Amino acid sequence: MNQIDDDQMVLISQYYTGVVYDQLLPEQVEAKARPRRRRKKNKGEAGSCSGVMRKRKLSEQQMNLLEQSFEDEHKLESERKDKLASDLGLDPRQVAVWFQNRRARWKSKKMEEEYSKLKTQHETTVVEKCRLENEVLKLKEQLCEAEKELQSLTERFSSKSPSSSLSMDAPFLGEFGMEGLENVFYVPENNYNNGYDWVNLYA
DNA sequence: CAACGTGATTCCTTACATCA
DNA sequence: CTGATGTAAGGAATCACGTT
Repeated sequence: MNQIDDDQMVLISQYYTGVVYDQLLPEQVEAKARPRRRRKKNKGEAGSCSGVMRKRKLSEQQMNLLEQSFEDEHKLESERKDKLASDLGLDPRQVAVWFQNRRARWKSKKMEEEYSKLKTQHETTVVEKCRLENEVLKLKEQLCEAEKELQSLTERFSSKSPSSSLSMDAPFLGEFGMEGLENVFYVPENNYNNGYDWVNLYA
């Protein structure tokens, strides 16, 4: 786990959702579900009886250096931690905590960004799907019109000269004659039967 | 007073070292 | 070599304080 790059860390955590905990023993699952112990409020001054120091806001200079260091590298090796701590006049533990929080918040920000990017992509895709479905509908209408026209032409020819062969009156049909007509305008039955699906997306 | 930002804590897992 | 145990580090969840 310690060797994973920061960028990978973000996404890998998603892949393992449910995997690790699914493999826990029953007692481990129980431990996982156990409510966390509540911390006592520490309204008192620094260094109270529990040894908890009063929360300190870091100075702007300290923040800048920490941010700069975080940009360089999200992971914090102990050597770098000690150096940073001494440069900043902080406890190494504070530096470690700061990095931990920073990584967590960086990750959640990344997740939010990724979510909104995917959302935009999804919306674009839905619009495009809608456009394509409309196009299919229009093409089907055109096809229908063409079939009607062909039908009327065919009827006109056959009523004019009932005894004559089609190859004479309708040379454009070539060697297929009337039997070929269905194949020329063949449209698979189940190819498209839910042209208005997209309407339901917004219902 | 509520919402928010953030330092700190707790619990848990994982990696690694040591030992019998 | 192998399994048990201890330890350090880090992630996730949460708390709680200070600020807006």
